[in-house]
Amino acid sequence: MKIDPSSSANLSAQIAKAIRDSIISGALIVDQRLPSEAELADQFEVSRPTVREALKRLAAQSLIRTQRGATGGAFVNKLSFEEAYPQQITTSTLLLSMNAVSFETACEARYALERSCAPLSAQRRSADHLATMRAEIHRQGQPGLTDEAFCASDVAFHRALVDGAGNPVLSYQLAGAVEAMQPLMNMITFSARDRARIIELHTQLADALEAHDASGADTTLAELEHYTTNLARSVMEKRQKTT
Amino acid sequence: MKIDPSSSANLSAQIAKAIRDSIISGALIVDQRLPSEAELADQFEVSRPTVREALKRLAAQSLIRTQRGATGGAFVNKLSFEEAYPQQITTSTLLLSMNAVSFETACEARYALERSCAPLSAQRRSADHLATMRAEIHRQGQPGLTDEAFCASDVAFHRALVDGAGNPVLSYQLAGAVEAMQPLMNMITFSARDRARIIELHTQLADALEAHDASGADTTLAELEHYTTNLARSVMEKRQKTT
DNA sequence: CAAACATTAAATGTAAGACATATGAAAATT
DNA sequence: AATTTTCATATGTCTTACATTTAATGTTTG
Repeated sequence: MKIDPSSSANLSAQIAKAIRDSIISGALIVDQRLPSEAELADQFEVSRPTVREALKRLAAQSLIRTQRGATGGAFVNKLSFEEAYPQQITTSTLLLSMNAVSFETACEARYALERSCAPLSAQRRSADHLATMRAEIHRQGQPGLTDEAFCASDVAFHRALVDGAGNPVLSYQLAGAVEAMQPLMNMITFSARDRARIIELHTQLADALEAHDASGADTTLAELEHYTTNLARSVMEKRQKTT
Repeated sequence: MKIDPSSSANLSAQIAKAIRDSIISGALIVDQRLPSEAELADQFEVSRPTVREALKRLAAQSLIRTQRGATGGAFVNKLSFEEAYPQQITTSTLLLSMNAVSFETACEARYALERSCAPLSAQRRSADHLATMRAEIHRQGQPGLTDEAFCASDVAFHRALVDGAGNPVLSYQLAGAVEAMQPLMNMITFSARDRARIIELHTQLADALEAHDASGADTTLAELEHYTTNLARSVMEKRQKTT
């Protein structure tokens, strides 16, 4: 069924790949139980620890789940959007921090993607999404809010906007782009005037979505992008002067 | 440094999480060597196989790489966009196939995202990107091309469009959306007339990008989405009739 | 007879020790 | 001085063993 070319090295990686390919190709279907570790060890002619290492690799990608006990074993996991979010966010975050992606580049990507959701969100947003956005706007206006909390609320606001499009695939893709920006955003200090302006734009955005006004939402998002980029630039410049 | 609450179970998952968090927080930086497996086993007070399972989990996410030999060990890996692509594509593909995402939903997401790249691509596309697109258009016109090869060329064409935006973050996000569509697209049979129309739109798209015409590219993409969706719908209906 | 309890078997989770193998660095040889 | 050999150290793998979880089975008891 799934053979293993007796090539060079890294048996556990090879075994993991063989099983992963079987899942992707559909040979192994959701909730199907894999053979026990001992059986897999026999099948691939390796030891049980090696099989276990392979299974852990797959578990790390949420491709399988394991259960202990009599009827336990490894089962093909139904990969849900909820499960995939954290991985997507972790990967995106590390990609940005490890590759020295500039704030401009990340910001441009984020707003480009978000603007692609705006027309759909203007059309389909539910009252729930609007309520979440209004609630976050309200929170952003609270006095004594830390910069980090302000950023977190900003993320929640924008995720509600994206979710309003009612397309899980879009929400999944956007989660990475929006959340991965947070560490970069956290480097910014938001003055009271900055916050007021951002809240103003957020309100404008929520109003546009409430009125099913796609082009208004798009325009506001463009302004928001412009404002955020300039804000980051001025913060960077100021920081460079002091050092 | 990285402690392990002596809670319930799944030691290897806990250890993996501890190390992963250290990488995300920046306590472990790129190319830094982790302690040897034996040292980690001492540190966490577990056995070496357990440590190894944890390391394999991290290796599966490309967070570390291992080297054998005297100066070997586990090193924090610099996660590159190139490395992240395949994982992103695998996850996106499985998400679509396991969650019964409709063709319409996937298609809508894909084109929404792609349209967000169009203005940037119209502005920045290099001669190289244009050449790739023209080459793929030419391939799509070859007689005797299988449906699968046509789809593969379609993917290559659209990836060139996306890459033309010159934003690696966008390219990364889009790779998942575009490539994950391929299994769905492969279910479609493209008649000669369909192909001709698609090639026509592709040409129009390349022309618009060459002329730095953002709105023209956007309009064409909208038409392409419309055409693809309708095509899929009619294929599905025809298939339902015969059964 | 039925419900509560104890037993058992099968599976994963963990541990310990051993050997194989790769690889760079130091030591020995030419 | 250049080359070869040796060696220490690390991961890769195997073997065996025991712990733990869990459901099914068997047993006892009201």
